[in-house]
Amino acid sequence: MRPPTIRDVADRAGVSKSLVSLVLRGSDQVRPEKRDAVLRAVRELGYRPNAAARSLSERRTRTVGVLLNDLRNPWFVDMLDGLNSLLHDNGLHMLLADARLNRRTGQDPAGPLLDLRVDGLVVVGTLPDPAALGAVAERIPVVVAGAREPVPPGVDVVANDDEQGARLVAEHLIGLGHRRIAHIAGYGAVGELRRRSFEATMREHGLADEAVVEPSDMTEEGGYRTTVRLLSRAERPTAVFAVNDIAAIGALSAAEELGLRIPRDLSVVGYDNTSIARLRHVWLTTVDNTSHEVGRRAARCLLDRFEGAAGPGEVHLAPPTLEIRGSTARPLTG
Amino acid sequence: MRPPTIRDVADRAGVSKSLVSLVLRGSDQVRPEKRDAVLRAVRELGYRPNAAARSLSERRTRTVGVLLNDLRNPWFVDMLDGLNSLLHDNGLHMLLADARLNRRTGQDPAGPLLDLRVDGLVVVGTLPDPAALGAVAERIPVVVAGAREPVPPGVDVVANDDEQGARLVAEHLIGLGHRRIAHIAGYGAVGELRRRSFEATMREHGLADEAVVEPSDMTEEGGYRTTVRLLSRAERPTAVFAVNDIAAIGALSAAEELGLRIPRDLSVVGYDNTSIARLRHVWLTTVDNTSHEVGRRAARCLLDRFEGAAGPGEVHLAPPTLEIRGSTARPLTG
DNA sequence: GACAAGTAGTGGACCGGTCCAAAGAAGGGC
DNA sequence: GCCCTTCTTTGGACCGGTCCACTACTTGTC
Repeated sequence: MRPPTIRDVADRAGVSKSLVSLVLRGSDQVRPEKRDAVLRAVRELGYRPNAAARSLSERRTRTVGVLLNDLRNPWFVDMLDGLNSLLHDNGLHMLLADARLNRRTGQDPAGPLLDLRVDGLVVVGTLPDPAALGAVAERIPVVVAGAREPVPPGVDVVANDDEQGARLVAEHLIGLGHRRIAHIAGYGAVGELRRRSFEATMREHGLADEAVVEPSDMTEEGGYRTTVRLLSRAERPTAVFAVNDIAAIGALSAAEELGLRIPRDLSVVGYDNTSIARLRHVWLTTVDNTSHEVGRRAARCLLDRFEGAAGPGEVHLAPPTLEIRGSTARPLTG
Repeated sequence: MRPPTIRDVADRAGVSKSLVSLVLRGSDQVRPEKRDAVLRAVRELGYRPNAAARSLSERRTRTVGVLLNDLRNPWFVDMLDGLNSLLHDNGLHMLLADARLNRRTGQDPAGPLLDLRVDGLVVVGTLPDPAALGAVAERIPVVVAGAREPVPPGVDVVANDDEQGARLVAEHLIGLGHRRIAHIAGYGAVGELRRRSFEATMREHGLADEAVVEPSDMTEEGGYRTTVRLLSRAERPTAVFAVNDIAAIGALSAAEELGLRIPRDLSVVGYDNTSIARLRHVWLTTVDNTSHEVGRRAARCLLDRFEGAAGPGEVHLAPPTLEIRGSTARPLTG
């Protein structure tokens, strides 16, 4: 009662297994009647090729591994969608692995993917061990999506343009008439890029002295606490730009708790355009990091490398867009 | 420059590949010096066993496939965590596939998993084609997690006890003093179970006539519209029990828009205890469906079946708990 | 010292595919 | 009718592991 093999199909169709293989791989060197006999046998037996046997023989798996550092990050899903659409069109499959789930073992989270001999690897978000990644990159194409940290040589990077995103936010708020604008900053390369670009844009508009930057841990709780701190300053800001949506949600609660109305008394902007920002209960102005497009470009990178494209790793930045919703407005004058 | 094989290791260590295989699988029938020689060669070459070759020969993959219908559902992640913890302890791996991502092709979403010859299958949420699932279940153990629809014979079901969850909510609200309680109902088996149990509990407390049930599509927008309808009735309910957190969020916006304060003027309860309900900006009283536990039990089911447990499919229900937060309170008297 | 009972290590069949070299069949030209 | 091409089809080596049957070497026993 084991799954049928290619030999079972061959016997049933009265041909050799080589011919079955030819038919299944779409050769046009097969007489129609034989082809039909094979296809009928396949159907009748419910035959499915064994992927292990195939990849062992072909020495490729037509599969790319995707290493996520935390499935909870909502923007991953759009990214995966973009990634998958392009891969799928090229006959490739995706294999997902969650680094967080496997972390407890202390092993290389990409280990299982490598054992499966994926043809390429997409690392989403913060990378695990950079040294290990460099070793992997010597064997198969590796793309880092959504992180801006330095990567080992030969590794491509695809992300949204954080500097442009932060600039869009600052200019939006300045354009609305805000002058004293606070930034709830984050950590890591992404946090730094957004903060620097925010500061640079404020400076360009002669508002260097009006820019207030407070660090946070990029969580809701952190956004809350930072905002409480910001709003209890003598010169209260009229707008807050949070490093991400989650921290922005914390900012909303803090403002609410202090009796401020959004956006009348305080404008709040997030980053990432997560599904939470889209809730009408939240309706947060935020930066869309075009994660779908990031996914597509990551796939493009891999496909190019499969085609033999050599060269050092490149950094591809997708332009983000500003999603204006209900949490920003002109400041109260006076 | 291809990855080293077991033969490369054997040559380097000066032994046969059979011995390398023995060492790697932890046999104690090997002399220590040979074992060390093999392990050293493995380390020096950076050898990793080829999973395809191994599973082809062993005729098992030590891998279970997980078919998700939408990665965006936040409760999946906790479920996966519970699932993975138990599987991992038993030397099994998880392979994730998103039915929604592969749906465009119109093929069986479990196809790639079957080609990879997973040893077992976990279907999370709404099942795809029940007939196809039945065919799969004849070959490998199949568990449905988080859905309550009827399943083909031989398939196990693990879910939270929706009837008990709805009862907890109704009793909590009744205990607070609410009498006129509305339910934003959902569809499918889960929606029906929750609604029926809500109605039954109301009846048991002599409140059959105070129970108001309105259907919804289980989205935020649906929850919003349904709540607007509910709150514009002559006899306005003092509490709303939504079929899930998302619809509850919609209810919150509707109440807010109509100038009602939560929980002073209206109590709202959700279901699922998603991360959104935990946001302090939302702080929703909700039912925790113990998805981590559901995942663990699903893994337990599979492991038992691997051990050879026969018998028809069983339904395992995990007891949910009520997570009381800030969206429920005693009703205003008078 | 012969024989039994381990212990340690090896060769090779096998898993289920792909693909190449070569065989067989069919058609064309003379 | 024969030889040459071209089109179909086939057997079998191979991918990288596992595992069984078997050999070679110890050790123990009487």
